[in-house]
Amino acid sequence: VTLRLALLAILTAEPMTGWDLVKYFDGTVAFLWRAPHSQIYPQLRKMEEEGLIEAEVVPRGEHAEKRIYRISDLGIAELKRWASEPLPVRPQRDPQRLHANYFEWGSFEAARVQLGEHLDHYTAALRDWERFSEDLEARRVPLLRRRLESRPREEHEAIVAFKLFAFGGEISRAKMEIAWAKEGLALLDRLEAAGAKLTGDAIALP
Amino acid sequence: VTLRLALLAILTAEPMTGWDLVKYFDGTVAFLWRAPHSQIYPQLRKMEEEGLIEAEVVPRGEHAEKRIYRISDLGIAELKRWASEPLPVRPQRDPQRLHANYFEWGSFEAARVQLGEHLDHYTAALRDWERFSEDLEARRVPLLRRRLESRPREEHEAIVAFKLFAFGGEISRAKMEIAWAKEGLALLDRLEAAGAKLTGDAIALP
DNA sequence: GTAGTCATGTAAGAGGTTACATGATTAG
DNA sequence: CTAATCATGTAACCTCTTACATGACTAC
Repeated sequence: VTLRLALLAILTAEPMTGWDLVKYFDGTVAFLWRAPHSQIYPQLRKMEEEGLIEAEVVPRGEHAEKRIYRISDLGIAELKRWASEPLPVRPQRDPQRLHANYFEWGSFEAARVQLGEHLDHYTAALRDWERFSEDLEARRVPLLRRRLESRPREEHEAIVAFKLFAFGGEISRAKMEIAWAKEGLALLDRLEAAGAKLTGDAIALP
Repeated sequence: VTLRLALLAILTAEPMTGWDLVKYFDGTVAFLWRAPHSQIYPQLRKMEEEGLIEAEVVPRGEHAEKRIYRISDLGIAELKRWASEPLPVRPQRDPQRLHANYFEWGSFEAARVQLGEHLDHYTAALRDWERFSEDLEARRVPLLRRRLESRPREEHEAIVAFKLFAFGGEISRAKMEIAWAKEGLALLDRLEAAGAKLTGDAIALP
């Protein structure tokens, strides 16, 4: 149910094609939600059938066509309904944490590689998120600008603040994961120096 | 692929029935991974077919039977392979963050309810995780005790340390989410006091 | 007897990943 | 002419959620 809401929310800024939406889900929006085109195109068709969005078929060159989607009143109502209803907090599954829980079945080296990648991933993510947050704050993000243009000025502050708040959560998350990975690497050094043995090292792999 | 590994890992402590595994995934293991019985029973059958586990059919009373699963050598090899290979870090999807990103489509009240639930959820989770971490550290957890009994003493420190490390990550996560929710509640107060308007408030719901 | 626990399934459907597939348009 | 970009799909497969379904055993 979340993908459709993200699609509706983006379409509130301006009408666009599936391709444009795919790009957003591969670019800026990807910081919060990502989806491949194989998920987006069928979803758009479904939402069109349900009347949440309306497509305008426009010729593209001489032989091709494209469909420009616009959010309908029903779509706006749906978006508001979703925003007004509490979203149940579901416990998250985290494969990385489970992996760490069972590091003893691997080797110190494997655990180090894993945590190294964890560190790299969140370090890069933190950089991207922080940069994007700055762009948001300076209102340099095209999608945001178009959204703001369509809304009265007294709404602007809240719109920007909520986005900064949401991204701030991801930034905190990234910082937390970086600290966790570093702590893990230190733990590995300590254990190895103390001569600890691992289950996975004890028996050779076939 | 992760559920099967969690199942294998639990079975390294001792052989048990699907029911026992269901209970673990509804109890202690649920802190890191949860799964309903409708997922566990078919998965066990599949793993049995693949030779990762072996079932012993045991009579239960006069008319009933139960299947006690034991991890096989192939299963142990699979568990080690998984622990040794780096697990790709996938970007997480977070519906809560996306929801917060679009708070302007709802009302201050709806956002407050949402963040209140977020706060409650992670406050409770933090309490549970911290309690469980203490139990782990004191080696009061039955499953851990049985695991340790089957392994030489020089492995014990690392086994316990990795589990504490993994749960420590979840504890950090919970603290971060608590701080985020509180920050959000403060933001809502500030915006409302400043007289900010929301898109969702502007137009009445049908 | 009855409530709680032990025990094991099936099925429909949503959501997500990866791969397969195609072709037009545009800028160099 | 050729590469990049624009544009739109389908299909197989896996995971997860929710609901439906059944029944034996045990302690009171």
